[in-house]
Amino acid sequence: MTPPAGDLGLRERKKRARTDAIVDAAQRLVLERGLDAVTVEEIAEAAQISPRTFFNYFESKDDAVLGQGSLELSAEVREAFAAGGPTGLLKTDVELLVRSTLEALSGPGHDQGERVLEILQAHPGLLGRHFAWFERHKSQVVALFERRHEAAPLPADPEMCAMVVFVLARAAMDEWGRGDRHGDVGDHVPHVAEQLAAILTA
Amino acid sequence: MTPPAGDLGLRERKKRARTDAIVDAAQRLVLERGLDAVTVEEIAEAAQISPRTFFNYFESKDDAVLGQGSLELSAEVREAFAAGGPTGLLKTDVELLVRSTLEALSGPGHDQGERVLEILQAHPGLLGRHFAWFERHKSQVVALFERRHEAAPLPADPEMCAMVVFVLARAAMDEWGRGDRHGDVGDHVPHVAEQLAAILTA
DNA sequence: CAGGAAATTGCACTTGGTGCAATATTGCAG
DNA sequence: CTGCAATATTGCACCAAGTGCAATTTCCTG
Repeated sequence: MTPPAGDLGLRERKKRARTDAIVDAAQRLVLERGLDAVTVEEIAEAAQISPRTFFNYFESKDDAVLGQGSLELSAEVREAFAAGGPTGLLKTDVELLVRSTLEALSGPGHDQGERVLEILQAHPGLLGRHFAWFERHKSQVVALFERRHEAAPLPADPEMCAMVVFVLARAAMDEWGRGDRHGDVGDHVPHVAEQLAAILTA
Repeated sequence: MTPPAGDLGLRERKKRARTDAIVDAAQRLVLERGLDAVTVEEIAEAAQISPRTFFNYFESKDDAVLGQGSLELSAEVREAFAAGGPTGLLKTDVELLVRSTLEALSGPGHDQGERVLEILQAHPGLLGRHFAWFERHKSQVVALFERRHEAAPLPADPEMCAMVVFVLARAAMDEWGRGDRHGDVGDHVPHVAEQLAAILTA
């Protein structure tokens, strides 16, 4: 009945390959020529599919460029956080959650998450879509905080907490982008968290 | 040379009237039928202009619906803030700045800023544009903080500060929307500021 | 009122995106 | 291996957003 969990059918494998091909083509072309100078038709051609099929995989050109499939935080990360962990200190745990989010955002298996950051830097307009993506996945993060609330009461609304996660992610990206862009984006999280706190308590 | 500052020429008055008419028509229609069921053509017709002229006033349909012309903080507010005021306490001053932003966002003279909130509630997708709008005006807010930094050193990056302004505005809107929607949106600012601080210092 | 600046408009065109029906591909049972 | 059902791809027609350009109209000013 259920196919051997380890090895997916040909169908599924092709689907993933295509998705990857689309994202890869989209990002490559946009980095080369700029967002507006690339059409869906060209991306589709580069990914060896018809333009119509492109829209079977992504809702919009922007989504493809950002490689925004879904927010896939690993089960471990989610469970640990919901249970009140990993450290038990809200601030610290939130920072860790943000790091995980940033990694997930860079793409599941891809190692070139930096491309997304680079594109975002060059096309601030895409941030709109990026926010929309967040909006779409906000409920997941909110749910996470709601569950954690059972384990250990939160000092703020779950919605607010989710927003903080997002803001820290965005701020870390910004700072990484403003700086020399060396190292991991996630390493900026503690610093931006400090800064935000400083403003609100000054 | 410069026309009498008090009374603007017919040209300017018409311009404003048209802008208002467009926003009004756009919001009214969208509230009635939903965002996707309203075309620019219809908005233009309702506002008594040609579709082409519509795009002389707004860059996009979404902008018109949100009434997003420009962020017009009054000169007094800006100057006071840049000079290190009005209270001298960063946290308090930021909260006041957020209130002003929320008012500006609701439209200069219009009293129906609530319509925007209502529309945002019904069409979360528009939040993307809303963020884009913020992105466009971020530099203004950043500049404000940079100037203030001269008067009194800030505990954080100007970019980060600007982000806080935006986040607080958004959070206040959210909370207002989640609640009974009575009273002024700005009244929620202190509370959300508290919550954010609580999360980051827990 | 004449003439120039600025705004409005029509028109043609590109692109993003969707619905639908035909076709091809894959999975699977016998 | 074969045929059948499920699923995916594609072509095609179509709508709506948005832009560039040139013609025309409206406003302002001397």
